[in-house]
Amino acid sequence: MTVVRLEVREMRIGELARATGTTPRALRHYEQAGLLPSERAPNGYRVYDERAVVRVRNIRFLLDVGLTLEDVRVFVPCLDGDVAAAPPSGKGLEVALERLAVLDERIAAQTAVRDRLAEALRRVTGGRVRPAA
Amino acid sequence: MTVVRLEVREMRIGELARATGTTPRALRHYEQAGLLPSERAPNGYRVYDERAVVRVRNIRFLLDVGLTLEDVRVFVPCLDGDVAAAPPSGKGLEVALERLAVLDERIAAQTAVRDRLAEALRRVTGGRVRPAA
DNA sequence: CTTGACCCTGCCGCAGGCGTCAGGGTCGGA
DNA sequence: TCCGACCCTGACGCCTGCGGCAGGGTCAAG
Repeated sequence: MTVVRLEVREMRIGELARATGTTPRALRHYEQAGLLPSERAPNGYRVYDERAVVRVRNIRFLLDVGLTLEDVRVFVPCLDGDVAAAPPSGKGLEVALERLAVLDERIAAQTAVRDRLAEALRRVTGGRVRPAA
Repeated sequence: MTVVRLEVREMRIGELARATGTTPRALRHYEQAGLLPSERAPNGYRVYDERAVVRVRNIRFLLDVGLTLEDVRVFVPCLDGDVAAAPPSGKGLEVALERLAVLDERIAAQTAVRDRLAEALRRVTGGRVRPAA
């Protein structure tokens, strides 16, 4: 059996960070969160192939969308594909919906607080306060 | 000159906490934040008179309204009155408005995130997701 | 040999408002 | 005298996603 090994561009953490618009620190953080495995060079340096770029972009996409690292964990098995356009993966959907609910809840709570403050202001100023631009 | 000293109901931290629906821990926290001064009994126990009840309620009111302990600090000089219906005290108004802006900003940011997640969900599910109740 | 650019691990800091021990006094009542 | 209810002062924990620093290797170029 011959092992076919395609030439893949390998890179170290700094380059991966630049390629994905993050920082080495963040990438290490993703790794210890179990989201971004890494090979190690003999000298201990982390070595990634270009699939890592996709992974990281997916991770960032999910984070930017409001998920937490914890949430992202359930997406691990499909982080190498196009997560943003992936077919509903049951578990993933579930988590996302749950997170959406959490976000809505949080927003509602803060909005309620905001409204109370606005209302309090209206009272003490006799309505002379223009609504925050 | 005779000093007129009215009989005022004094109480210790536990009672004040119960009277205001908080906890001793919270009250100590307010104290170290410079919001709630206290007399001390010879044995070191904190002693409050009933004005403290008003103060604490005012503090809680402001906190519930979305201000931070830091914010509340500017209200210190008028915490013994009816803060909720007090005349605009310049500084207080300023802080409140600023805080309102911060809240609005935060809400807007989170709403944006929420919308992105909702949008992402819509895409992967082909619009088959009902909006979160 | 030295410099400089990278890399490593480990750990504190942050923002907020307390919760929750830990370890130890203070008192009144049975 | 001992219990139990309260009180005290620290000081760490929480929750999240890293930032940033300390202290120390690695390696290629000059």
